[in-house]
Amino acid sequence: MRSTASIMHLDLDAFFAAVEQRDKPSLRGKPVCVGGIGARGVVATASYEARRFGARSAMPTAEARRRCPPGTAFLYPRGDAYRASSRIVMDLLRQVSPLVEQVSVDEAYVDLAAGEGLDLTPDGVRATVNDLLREITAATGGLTASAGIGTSKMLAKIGSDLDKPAGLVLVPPGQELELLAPLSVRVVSGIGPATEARLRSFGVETVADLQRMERPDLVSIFGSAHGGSLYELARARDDREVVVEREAKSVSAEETFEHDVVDHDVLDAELVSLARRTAARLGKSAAFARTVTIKVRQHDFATSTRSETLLHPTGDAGVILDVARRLLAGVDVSNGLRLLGVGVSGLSTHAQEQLRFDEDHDPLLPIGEADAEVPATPAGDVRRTPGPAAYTGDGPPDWWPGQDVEHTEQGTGWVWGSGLGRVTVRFEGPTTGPGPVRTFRADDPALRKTGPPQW
DNA sequence: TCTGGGGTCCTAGGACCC
DNA sequence: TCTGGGGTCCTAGGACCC
Repeated sequence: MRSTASIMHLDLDAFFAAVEQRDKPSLRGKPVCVGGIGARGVVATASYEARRFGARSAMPTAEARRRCPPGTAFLYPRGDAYRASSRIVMDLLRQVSPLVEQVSVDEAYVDLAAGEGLDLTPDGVRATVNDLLREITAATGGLTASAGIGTSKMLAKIGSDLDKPAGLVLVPPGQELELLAPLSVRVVSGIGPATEARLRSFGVETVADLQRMERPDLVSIFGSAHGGSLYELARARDDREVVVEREAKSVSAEETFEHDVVDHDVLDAELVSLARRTAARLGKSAAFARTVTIKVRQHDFATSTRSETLLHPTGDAGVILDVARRLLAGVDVSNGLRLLGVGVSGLSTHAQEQLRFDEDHDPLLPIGEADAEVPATPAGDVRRTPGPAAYTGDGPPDWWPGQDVEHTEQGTGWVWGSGLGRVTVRFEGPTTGPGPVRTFRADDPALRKTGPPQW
């Protein structure tokens, strides 16, 4: 904790849904849920209008559909569009201070004390951040962000949540405990549902209650790391620094099936795809991994992992696949799997390239094994990625709700829905008014996918 | 038609080594 | 020949975060 309120936390408001409403004028002011749209999907972001009906992040989409009125848009995420806006925002943050820690696509901490020539008095900081919020809105075509400023990450984060959307809360030095005391323990970083329930069984519900717990008691209940940090954070003692970049520790890919899968061939095909995706992302960061982990979730949601550590790091999809197959062979899949995942950890960077070279020429390995080719995905099944394809079920499955498209005569628009060999498109963009709706055959050659629109 | 996907950190037990 | 203790690695699981 520092003596000036110089750590900012910035959070884009209902980010995914806000981008959709920006790019799809007919959705402005309407309930919108973005996330998985299949039977087993969950909501990633609900617009404020959808929240009024009770839709929330992490809620099963089926539940959100029950709660929201007819006409609510349920859209599959457009990652590229979100990343493009995110990049603009993060660049603006870096113009304020070089010390920017991006937590996720829509969230970051900024150490304002590292900014060039910033006035760090409360009034000065407020003015700086107000300007920043306005710039973000202007540069992103209307997205809003909320900011919290405080003497630590925790206080900044709590502040950014107090006046959403488009809010700015500065917690002045010295007022931290007063602010924290009446709040639910859930505001403390590291307290989730399990810890909250555990604390409640001790009669602890607010931060003030938590402050009355002795450190040794917290440590004996929650372990030394967690217990100790609860004790400190309850007292607003938080010395976590803003760090620009952390090295990735693991990479993984997983897939929840629309229906539980028993068929070994289908599971194997999925394993191939997951191993490839994992290896591809590993390669992108020029990294190699020693430990391969598979994750399985049974029909009853029981989840387990199996892992194996190799002698040498690998970046080879074939090697990862071999290990994953071995691990899966030791798992009972007879009742059907709901989810399958492949991950790698124990990462080393390109500095270790020599090791990989050695591994590829390990004389103890049978010839060809180290260079095993990834077999081609069996034909037939498996076009489960990305998810929504399986959702529509019939016809060419390539159209998913929210997707950007272009029609040779009608211009650009987005997919409202599809099925029964048809696709319904609304022709509008960020700079148009609400546009007309047209329905086409799903295989209409005049219709094609495009990238996110510019605004 | 309950419960995504991508991560991080911590704990605990057993193996193994000194 | 009843019996230590520390350190590290590996595996598995759990809580938490966005």
